[in-house]
Amino acid sequence: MIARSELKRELINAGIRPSVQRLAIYEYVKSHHTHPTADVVYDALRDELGSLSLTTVYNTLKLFVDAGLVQLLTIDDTFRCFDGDTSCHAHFRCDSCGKIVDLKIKSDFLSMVSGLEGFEIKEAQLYLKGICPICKRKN
Amino acid sequence: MIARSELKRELINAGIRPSVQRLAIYEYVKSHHTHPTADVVYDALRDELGSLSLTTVYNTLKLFVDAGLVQLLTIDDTFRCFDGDTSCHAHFRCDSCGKIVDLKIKSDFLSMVSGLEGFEIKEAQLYLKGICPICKRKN
DNA sequence: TTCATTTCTGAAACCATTGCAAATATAAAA
DNA sequence: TTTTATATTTGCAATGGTTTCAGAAATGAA
Repeated sequence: MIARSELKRELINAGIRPSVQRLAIYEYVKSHHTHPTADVVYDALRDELGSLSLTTVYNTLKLFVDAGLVQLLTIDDTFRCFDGDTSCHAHFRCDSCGKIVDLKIKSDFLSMVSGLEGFEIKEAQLYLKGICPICKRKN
Repeated sequence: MIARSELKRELINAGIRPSVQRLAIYEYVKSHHTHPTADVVYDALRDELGSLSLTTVYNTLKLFVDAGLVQLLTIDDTFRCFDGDTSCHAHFRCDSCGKIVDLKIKSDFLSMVSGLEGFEIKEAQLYLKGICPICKRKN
């Protein structure tokens, strides 16, 4: 759990004015590592904030992604979800239960890719899909 | 270029009846390595086939993906595109020109991921984004 | 041929996401 | 403090790629 004052500072450092809504949304994605969709964040915060618009959630998360504070995941092709953890890691999506899990990955994994000369890499996403251990045991 | 008869056999082996439309769509994605969207395939084949529905293209591509004959790429979160090459390779998307490029990758790159015990991996996608050599030279 | 099954089609529905313009809040200036 | 300008939020409507639907056509089996 990160202190609100620290989160506030991060937003300001990124040039983002820390409004009540923005700070609440930022705190949510930084403290919940559940890869929520915009809709999940909206449902979780609308009571706490009294009033909140789904549009604001979409706009704010996009703002965070553009600023590099949050990752956008497109591992599921039917919706977008967000990850407050911007460190280097892979994602696994279970075909059975839909859960998205973080996986550790060696920081130099790009050495496995050849033909990158002349390319400027800004972002790398490794998506794995299959059956998670829990669902596998059930079958 | 693969012979039609060979493509036909592949469809039958996968349990898919090779209708005129399916064979044409399959031939297109197997011979064009341009990562087309359903719409691009539709535009390319509607003249050749006389009549063709966009719905048929969507249904057919989904059928191929489910059968493992074609890959679905979600590297661009605003649309889906397809890749007839199902061998192990990575994809790069240029932020500037939008082009999607194939990149070679070592077949054992999953060894870079830890904590996979108990997981059954059915699919792996490595997406890289940034600026391609051509766009970089222009700036 | 006849019947059952599969496939194809266009139109309509779906739904996550975005655009818009008004309302509100915040900061700066007077 | 009050005024003014700017930034942010809001609700609703619209967008657009994708999926669904029911009927029509084609295919295969008997």
